[in-house]
Amino acid sequence: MSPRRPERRSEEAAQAVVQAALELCQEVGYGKLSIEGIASRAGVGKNTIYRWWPSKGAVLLDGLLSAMSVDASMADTGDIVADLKAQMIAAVGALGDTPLGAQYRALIGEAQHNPELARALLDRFIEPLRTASALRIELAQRKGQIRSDLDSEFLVEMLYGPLYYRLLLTQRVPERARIEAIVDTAFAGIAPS
Amino acid sequence: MSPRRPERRSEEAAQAVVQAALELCQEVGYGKLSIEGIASRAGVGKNTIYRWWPSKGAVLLDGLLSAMSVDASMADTGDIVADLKAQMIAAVGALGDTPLGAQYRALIGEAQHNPELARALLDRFIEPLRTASALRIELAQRKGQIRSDLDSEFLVEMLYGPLYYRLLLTQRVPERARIEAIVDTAFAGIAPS
Amino acid sequence: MSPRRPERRSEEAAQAVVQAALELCQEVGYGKLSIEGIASRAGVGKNTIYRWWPSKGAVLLDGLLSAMSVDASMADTGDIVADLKAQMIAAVGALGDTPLGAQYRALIGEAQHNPELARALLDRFIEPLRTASALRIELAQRKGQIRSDLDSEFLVEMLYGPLYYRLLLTQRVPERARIEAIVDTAFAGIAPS
Amino acid sequence: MSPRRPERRSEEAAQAVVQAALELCQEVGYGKLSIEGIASRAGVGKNTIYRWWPSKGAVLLDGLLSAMSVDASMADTGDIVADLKAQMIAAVGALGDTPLGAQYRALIGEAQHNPELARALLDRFIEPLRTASALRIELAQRKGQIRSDLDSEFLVEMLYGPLYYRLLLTQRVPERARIEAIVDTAFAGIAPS
DNA sequence: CAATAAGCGAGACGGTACGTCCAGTCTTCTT
DNA sequence: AAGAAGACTGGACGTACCGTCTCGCTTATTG
Repeated sequence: MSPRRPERRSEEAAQAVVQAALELCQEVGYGKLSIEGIASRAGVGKNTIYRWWPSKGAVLLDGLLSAMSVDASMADTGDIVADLKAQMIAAVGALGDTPLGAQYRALIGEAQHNPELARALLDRFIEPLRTASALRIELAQRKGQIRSDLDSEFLVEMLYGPLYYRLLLTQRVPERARIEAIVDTAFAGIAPS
Repeated sequence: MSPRRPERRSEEAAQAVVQAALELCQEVGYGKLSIEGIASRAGVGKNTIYRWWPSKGAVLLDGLLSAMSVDASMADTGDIVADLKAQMIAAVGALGDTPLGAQYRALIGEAQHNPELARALLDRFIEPLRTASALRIELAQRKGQIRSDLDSEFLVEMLYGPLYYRLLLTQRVPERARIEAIVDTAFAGIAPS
Repeated sequence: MSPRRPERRSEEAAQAVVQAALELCQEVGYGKLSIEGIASRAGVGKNTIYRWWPSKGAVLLDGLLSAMSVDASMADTGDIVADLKAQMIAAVGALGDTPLGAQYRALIGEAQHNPELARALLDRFIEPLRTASALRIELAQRKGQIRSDLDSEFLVEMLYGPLYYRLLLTQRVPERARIEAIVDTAFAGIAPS
Repeated sequence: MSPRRPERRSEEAAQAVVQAALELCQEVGYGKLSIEGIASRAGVGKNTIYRWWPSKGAVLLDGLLSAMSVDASMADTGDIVADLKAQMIAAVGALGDTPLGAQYRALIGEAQHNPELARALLDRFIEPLRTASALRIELAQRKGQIRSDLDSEFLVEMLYGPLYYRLLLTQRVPERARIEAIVDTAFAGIAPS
């Protein structure tokens, strides 16, 4: 009845592949990362990679997920502004100027012309983060800390957009003060007082 | 003394290359775009491409620039909110759901792991747009239409960030109403009134 | 002490393998014949093949033997010339322009660089035929129908050599008249009368 | 007008390929000979091989031809029997128990299921030898040294057939005396005197 | 006004990696 | 306890491009 995808037999092979991909990507960069290289580094046949992943990007996405052990939940201290700042600072700390960050950016880049990868990236990484933030925002809206006439997803984009602009377009990492300014400005608005 | 970059002899060859790159990219997608393919389509020797461009991305960037005939200037009707909305709507119209938009996104993507291309893209495309917007914003600040305690570049990021978030992360194109909401919300702030 | 070759448990599996090999070889040709293909066609695990045969050639040799149900005995009508002609015509009929012939030729070909297969082919197919012919020839020698100063194996080679020359080098099949000419000429000699 | 096959640019590459193929074939055997191996040994890209040869067999055929610098002409001392014996002994000396002989046999073997190679082998190696022998035989026929009621090609097969039988089927090399016996017997016939 | 250099098309070259197929071994589950 | 199923490492396949390199040919100064 079910498609009967066979069980992944060799879990250690899978881990070796993902690990090798992460290492190699840091050593030679995403552009020169090759499935042959991953296979050889992992001591694995190429087929084993092709059996379980559709592209090198997919392997790297698995690597990203395992390395991040992504904590989608967002703190709730009662202070939405502080919570947002903390979350954004943490995110930039993890995915900013780090090897992992470079891989994340490369994945977003590859996704621009690889719809399959785009889907996977969205479903398994970006959406969970979006949702976590959106939920926290909705809570704040119910508490009257944020305008409640705005869609929570829209608010996520308003807040995180400036972060990604920096990350992807100028490839510089916003420092702490700038992140705090983003949140403060988003709350206060840019119209003259 | 100087590297003696020779004059570009064959202007028509250059145009054929750029044109072929644009066409091919639309036909087969950025991922399958190859310099061999461009050369063959353009009826040009591979060397002619390597002589003038460092990578396929650079060719495509030239194509993007020529196709956009980028108008960096930003209208000034006196109403900064209207001008920003108009500019953003126009930008999304040109670079959103169009073939050119796909190429632009692919270039941003490639730039994530190709510093040389990142530099060129920034200098020749993104910065001019940023600057144009920044100048218009500074004018508005001087007129008291925008808070003047904020850096204009920062303001650009606050306004355009949400646009790029949609474009690059969810790969959906913000429709007109959403763009207007972005500007309005940026001005008004998201704090409860 | 002995290698303990286990009993062949599944006789039907063995037959399915051999049958599948024959069919596949006719369909895709010896060069593209693979053990994987045979196993899958036969509905058999690859191991089952590796357990009983050392190479795809060995499987095919079994197929050849079973398909020929090789009749090593040679008719004895009393007329050695007629008997030789009949035997050679029959052989060419079976192994000449037929699917089975193509497989036989492929096996001889493979044997040129596969000593193990060469040995098996010789022992189980070629030698029995040689011996049958040699025995019939010795009988004829005793009856005074053939020179008795020549070794019977040598005579087999003199008679069958021209047949195989055609078969293996020019890959054309000698027709009936030519076969008869071979025998007649071998008897009469090529010296001018 | 003509198909314009481009001139072979790098003659040294071609020679390196053929040389590497000969060496490797002797070292690892025809069965384990691979185009990758040849390319790597020759210090050549795989494409360079695929550009000029359709299969590893074709490379080896070139090697065989160059190593043999095939002398198709056949001596004419006036004594056809002696000439035939000399030619056959020489042929067996070159292609019998030698590395080159193993390659020749492997090529004949491969040709059994590779029609393209079969054609090339026939045209460039076997036919020239056949023709040389046939011409010499026709001369002898005109001199009355051989029955003239028989086709010269047929005679070639009668004489060389027993040689190839040994070579290809039993993979033993006929020694000098046996070769002489073949010729003598072919002339005298096997009918009792 | 030759000659002489440069750019040009074409495409061969040594390479790297692709994605596929198969070899031969090993493991798991079924009968 | 043998067999089917098929995952595993590994090697080679034949293809596509990479970026470099000759080739002749055309063109455009420049001695």
